[in-house]
Amino acid sequence: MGRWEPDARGRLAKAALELYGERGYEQTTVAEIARRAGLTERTFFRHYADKREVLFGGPPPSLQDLFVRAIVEAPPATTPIDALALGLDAASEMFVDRRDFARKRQAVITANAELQERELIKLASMSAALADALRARGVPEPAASLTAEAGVAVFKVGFERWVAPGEQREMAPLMRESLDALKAVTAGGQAP
Amino acid sequence: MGRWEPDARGRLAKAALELYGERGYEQTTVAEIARRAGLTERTFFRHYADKREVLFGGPPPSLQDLFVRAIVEAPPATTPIDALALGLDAASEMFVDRRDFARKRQAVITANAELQERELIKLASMSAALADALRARGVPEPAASLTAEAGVAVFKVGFERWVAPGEQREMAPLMRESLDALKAVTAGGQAP
DNA sequence: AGCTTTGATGACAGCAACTGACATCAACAG
DNA sequence: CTGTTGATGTCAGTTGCTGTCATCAAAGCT
Repeated sequence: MGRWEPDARGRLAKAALELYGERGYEQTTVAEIARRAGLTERTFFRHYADKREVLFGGPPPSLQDLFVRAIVEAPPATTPIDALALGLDAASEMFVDRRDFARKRQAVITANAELQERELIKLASMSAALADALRARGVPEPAASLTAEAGVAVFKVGFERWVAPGEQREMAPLMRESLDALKAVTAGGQAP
Repeated sequence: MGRWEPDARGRLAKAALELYGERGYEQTTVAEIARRAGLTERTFFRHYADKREVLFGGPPPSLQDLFVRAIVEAPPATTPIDALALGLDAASEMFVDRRDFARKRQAVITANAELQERELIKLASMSAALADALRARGVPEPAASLTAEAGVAVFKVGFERWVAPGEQREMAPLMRESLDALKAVTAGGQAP
């Protein structure tokens, strides 16, 4: 066997999620996480850029990758909003059988403002990537950015409904419903 | 005159904006800001919760207040999407004659990730407030949240266009155009 | 006037997040 | 067998941020 126990990164992530859950994010120091993982504080920062990243740096492929790829690979004739729907389907796939884990993680995140910031950054980055993918399909501005933002909005709302206590339905239909609700609402203006 | 120079808070904000612009956000220490304002570091943190807040804590009424108020006060028969349009108009008013300042501020913010996080939090808070206002109008979920998210998306895109270099048009028409573009895009799906 | 209270600031000590520089030593390549 | 590599340890330092107590002009009270 090696000089050190294997999977230092994974041990750090596990220790962090445990401690954040047990005592809260702010009440947990990086030194404690490292100690529980049998490592030093310095090593923590070699694997994760900061104290929050340990909750967000999962193994690839990322949600963003799946979402973007589905849009890039959509048939050329697909309208932007239908490409978005395909992306939402692809995103939903990666959460199948993960609702329990997602709920625990979300509980930690919603309990702390700093972690919510990190999540917002992730979504903003996703929006930028979606807009890029749409522009690559020939969608002009500002439609590309707006479609991307709308996609993130639908994902956010759909995800919230999916992790809500008691919710039983799968993610994909919830995403579809949310997208339809957005369509209905934006069509609701009085005609000029 | 008093024991101290007046308007400590304003002097700190001025010194911070200058230094962030001159040398960058991360390269500026709170001690330097305080020194330029003729105060101590400890006093900085009595006026602003953290190093970022100095860029975001303007005097009321806030953008969010105006936006929400317009939605709350819209005639009862107004559809959600039209209430949103009224809110965007109200928000646009507070930026009249402020484009130069907004551009400088935005340059500082877009140059630094931490500051962008803070801005995202502001927008998320706005989204929550808009959703509350819409629910108070009787809009059910998930339509309320989706309309609110759409409103923030339109504001983001419209604002970006408004501060873009060379842009001459006022904010209100840009917001209207962006809202119309979102409507067009969400109406673009193939009928089932 | 004399006394008390108040509120903004200073001074100082301390914690924890994060960084840079260098040392260590099993594993591996040759 | 030797030199290199790469993950980790060690240590010192900077900086954002907080708690605590002292200071002292201004404003109010008697």
